[in-house]
Amino acid sequence: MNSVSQRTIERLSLYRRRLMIELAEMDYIFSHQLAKISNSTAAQVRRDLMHLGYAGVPRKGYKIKDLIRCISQFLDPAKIENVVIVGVGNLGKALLTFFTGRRPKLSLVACFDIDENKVGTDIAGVPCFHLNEMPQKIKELKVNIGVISSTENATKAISEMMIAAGIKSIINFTCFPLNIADSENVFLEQIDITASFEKAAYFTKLNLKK
Amino acid sequence: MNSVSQRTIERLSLYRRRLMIELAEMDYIFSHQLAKISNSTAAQVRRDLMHLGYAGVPRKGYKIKDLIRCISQFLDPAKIENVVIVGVGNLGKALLTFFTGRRPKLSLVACFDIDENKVGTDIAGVPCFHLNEMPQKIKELKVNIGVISSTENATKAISEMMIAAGIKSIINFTCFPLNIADSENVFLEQIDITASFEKAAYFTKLNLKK
DNA sequence: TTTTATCTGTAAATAATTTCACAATTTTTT
DNA sequence: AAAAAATTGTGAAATTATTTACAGATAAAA
Repeated sequence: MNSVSQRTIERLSLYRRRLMIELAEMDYIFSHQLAKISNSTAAQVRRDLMHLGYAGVPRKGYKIKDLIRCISQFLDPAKIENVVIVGVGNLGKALLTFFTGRRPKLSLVACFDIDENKVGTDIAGVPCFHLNEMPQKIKELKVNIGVISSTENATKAISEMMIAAGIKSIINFTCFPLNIADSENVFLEQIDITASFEKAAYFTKLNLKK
Repeated sequence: MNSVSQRTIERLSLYRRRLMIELAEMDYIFSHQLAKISNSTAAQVRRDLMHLGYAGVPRKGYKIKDLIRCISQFLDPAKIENVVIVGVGNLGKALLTFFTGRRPKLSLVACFDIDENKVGTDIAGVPCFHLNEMPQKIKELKVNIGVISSTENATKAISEMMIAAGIKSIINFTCFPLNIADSENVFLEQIDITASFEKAAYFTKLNLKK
């Protein structure tokens, strides 16, 4: 099976969320309608949906309920994936709060920090442990996905701990750019907030020139 | 002058940060070294740097100090850009804390919320006003860049307020996908955390199959 | 029923991005 | 000085992503 591009996966994730909203309004949706509410084009939507093996009906569109089910089957893990998050400052708390209960197949099971005031408490309903306990917890709870929302200078060490403990995916919210060898076979998602701000500044400059 | 792609801008932002770290260690850097620490390739680095009109020296590389200056001149606004942020929950606070003083040419001058307990206080040193005051403040402080870190259902209304008030760039951290007409000429950066998580879940599934 | 209108799925074309490959250049070595 | 070694800048090729275009399918209208 050919792998599907990251872009397509991102769009499928977005389509599903838009479809869940539209479901309240109607039963069927056309590719051009889905495109409109997803900042995309009809052709792009149809191309993306091709990967699902779910066929729409000409002149009628896609049955929203079935399409959601199909995207879910394609995207979601078969069993619930446990997720941990390291660094419970404001950003970590935001992610904990935001994410809890949002995706049924992703379960935030533990968070870690080195602040003794946080260790031992529940944060947004998730138990907080000392960073030292992370490797053990990752193995114990069979965690495949780790989120880093620590300070920048701790990022590298945390990622190494995670990989050594057997993590399969890392989502890094710090601006420290991780560099993971391909041989490790770990999926890495960098969310580079600094770059986003600097990009906005650059294109603002460009826009103002016009 | 041909416009430079968003990807290139993101990488230039990253190069600059890596270079600032390397500056402490050495004076010159080769394209393959910069590539290594930026998750890129030597050819890609050289292509990106072409846009700057700054030439490296064969067998010696790029003078880090000059390269940083060049990237800055290219990326940064000529004058300080004022930035505002709407929604001061955990995420908003994280952004305020994270960003304050980090980029000298970007200044977070105000934040907005509807929570009366926050309005009137300073958060991470930034004054918080009621959302109602946003349009006036944007005009008054000549703000071009707006950040949305509100709840999802408020996103659309906030973006419309921002655009009406004359904002040129919006960075949207909520998972509500904004749709801005091209004619508005507003740069939009969506940071879709849900998609990032779902992508990680998908590629984890893929990795485990292998 | 038959016709008409319009939407899907996908092959082909186009556009964007990345990588390759190498002449030109500069430093280092002899 | 001359030769050798290594790196840059960039045209060309390769790859990846998006858009176009249209045959085939289906629902709605006549």
